[in-house]
Amino acid sequence: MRHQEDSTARQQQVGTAPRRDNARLLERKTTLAVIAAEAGVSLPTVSKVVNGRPDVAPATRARVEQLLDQHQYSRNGLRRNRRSGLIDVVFAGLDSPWAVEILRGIEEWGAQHETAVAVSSVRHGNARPASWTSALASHHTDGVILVLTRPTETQLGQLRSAGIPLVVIDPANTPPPDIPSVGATNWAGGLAATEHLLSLGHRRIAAITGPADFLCSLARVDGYRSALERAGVTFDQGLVRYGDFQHEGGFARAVELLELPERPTAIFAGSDQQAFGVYEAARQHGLRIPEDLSVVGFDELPVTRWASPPLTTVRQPLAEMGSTAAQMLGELIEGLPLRSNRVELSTELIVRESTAPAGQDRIRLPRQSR
Amino acid sequence: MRHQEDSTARQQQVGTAPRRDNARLLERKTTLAVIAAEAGVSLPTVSKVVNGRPDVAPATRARVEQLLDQHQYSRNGLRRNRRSGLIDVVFAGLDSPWAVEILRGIEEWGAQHETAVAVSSVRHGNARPASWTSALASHHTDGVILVLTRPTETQLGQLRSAGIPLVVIDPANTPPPDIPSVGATNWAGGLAATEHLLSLGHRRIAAITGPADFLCSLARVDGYRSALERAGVTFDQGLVRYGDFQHEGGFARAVELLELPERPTAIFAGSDQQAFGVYEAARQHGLRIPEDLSVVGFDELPVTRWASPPLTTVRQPLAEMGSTAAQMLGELIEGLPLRSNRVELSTELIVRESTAPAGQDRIRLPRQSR
DNA sequence: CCAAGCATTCGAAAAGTTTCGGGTTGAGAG
DNA sequence: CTCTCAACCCGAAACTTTTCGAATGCTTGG
Repeated sequence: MRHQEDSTARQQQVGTAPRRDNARLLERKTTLAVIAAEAGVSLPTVSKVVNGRPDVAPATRARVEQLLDQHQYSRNGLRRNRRSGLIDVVFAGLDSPWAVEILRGIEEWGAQHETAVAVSSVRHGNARPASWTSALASHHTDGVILVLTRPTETQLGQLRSAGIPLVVIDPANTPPPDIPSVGATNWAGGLAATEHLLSLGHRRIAAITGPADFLCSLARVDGYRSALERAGVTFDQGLVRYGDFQHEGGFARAVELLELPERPTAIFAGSDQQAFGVYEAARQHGLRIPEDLSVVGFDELPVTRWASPPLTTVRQPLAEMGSTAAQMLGELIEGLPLRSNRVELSTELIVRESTAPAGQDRIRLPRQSR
Repeated sequence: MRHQEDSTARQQQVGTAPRRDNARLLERKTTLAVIAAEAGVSLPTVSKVVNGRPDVAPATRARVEQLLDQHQYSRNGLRRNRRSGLIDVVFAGLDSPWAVEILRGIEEWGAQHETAVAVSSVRHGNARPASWTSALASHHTDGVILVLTRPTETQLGQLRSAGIPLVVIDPANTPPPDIPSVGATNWAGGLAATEHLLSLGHRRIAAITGPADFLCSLARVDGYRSALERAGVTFDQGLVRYGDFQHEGGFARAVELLELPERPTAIFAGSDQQAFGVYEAARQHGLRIPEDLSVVGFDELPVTRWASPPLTTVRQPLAEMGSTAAQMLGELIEGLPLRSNRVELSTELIVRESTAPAGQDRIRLPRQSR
């Protein structure tokens, strides 16, 4: 109501506004206009480059981008604090049930916080080397969760410069210390699994784990090793095999182990998938589980319950790891400080029927209903 | 380069452009300025209302919104045909490996087409009754793939009115005929599985399948029934059980069947998960697979290969179903017409070791290496 | 009752985005 | 060699969004 009358008259008197040619303003913030002047193009053209529009000649685009870079233009004066309500999860391959458990946790958090969760997976023979970061930026994600991937320094830099918060789950290599990460107590898990086997009387215990350059692989093996040493059992490097976390790798490594002159009486596998590979190798060698060979897995995938025999395994709270990571990412997006940059959720040994006392050809008890 | 020199000189000669005060233009499109004038507020205020900014008085907001409504303002002259490069996949629960296979197919298509894939799942005791549609709209998705869900008429209406394309995978209930859907040849799969069992000499064959009101459940049972009738075996309704597609349901139904006075010698399960429930029930009843009981599953999840014994199952091309649905959705988003509104991908029987000839206590052959 | 403090609401100006039409270019036809 | 034509690029103008400071009104303590 108030301004009704003057609203039409207002328009005119604006032409008198002075040009803002003063240097003070220029040095304070970089606008598209400044870039445009330097690049010798019009302002709209710069806008198009910023927004990735197609109708800009490559040469022009390059020139403008370079200037944009020089001036560190980042639409700083504008459009900050806009939430799109979308976070991205990037897996190193979506092929494992393991990944899905984590995704479940993240999705649950997303549903509770009105946030959509976009999934993507980087292939091993990565077709588009570093472009997933730009792909993320293109649908202006609020934040990224990386799962078991090995981001390069440049990729991290791209995210940082785009101002996209990042949380990592089970980082493959040692992450820069400033990157928040979520994991499980892998070392304690390896320790618990091995102590369980030791308490059953096993002394010749082998371990199969993931790639040797994955932190979680190493931690699990170290736990295994510590348990052995604490029990006074000599650690034998020949009984430790590295593979992938997949079924096939577990099978292949298990075959090697079972064909050793003095074969192990128990195998600690670095993942449930590998453990099932061990199952298969055992079957092919005519070994019964657990009578002839005890097996412990890692992860506690749903299938472990209805394997035969049900698998003794180390539970990782995968869904919880996912929701924890999402929670942390949420706080980062809000601009809140993180209480801790590294969260480790605890593992737990679940004893089922794939482990038995060593050395005695025990009769398998009839299974009772659950 | 080209325009560099003249770019400064050019500015001047444009001032001669006539004001567009003519009525023709005004009646063509409604701009914020028009609304602002009518509402007696400034243009920025209208913009704020449109964008839901907080700093607008409720009364002002209401007045502007009413005018916006009257003029049917919908940033029509602008920002149409903008792809966000994001599609949504909605699952009825993310708990099954089944869902993940489909997701893999969709994600693969997304990666190839520079499209992000957001996942969400509607819970059974749905906390937010109909709101997922509005949640989708809020992050302006390009399109939606529904997997095994039972969308209500209102939800479909919401999507339609928001102009969001939709493709359905394995619709639970019969979908409106105008909604494109992707499925598998469930009937043929049921037929093939049952014929396989018949050819092994089984005559007392039970079936466990999903919920009775799911189309794919019915189709599989119908295939089973047709196979029986073609073979001259009487169809016995008492041997058909409906459950969910989960492990627990398969277990419970299998227990019922195995405790029948005259127990079946073979069970056709509606999903691999159910089949593993049957495995467990068989174990508890002291029945060996396949010697005492043959089992056929449905889906061909990765785990079927390394179950013991490896499961004979009907392969559904799940990943391909996912990518096909995504492909169709992509065409819909492009505005292209669909070649076919209903696509059924073919199933295939995979014979492994969970099925054996009926009635003879066959010695289990030593398994050879693969 | 008044002044200070605070929150709300608004708009001018600045910044950014999109449309639309015109200029340039190069390929192919005549 | 010239003409046509379509594709490509670009910028002016139109449009929208954001910032920031000013005006208003309410509350509160003195």
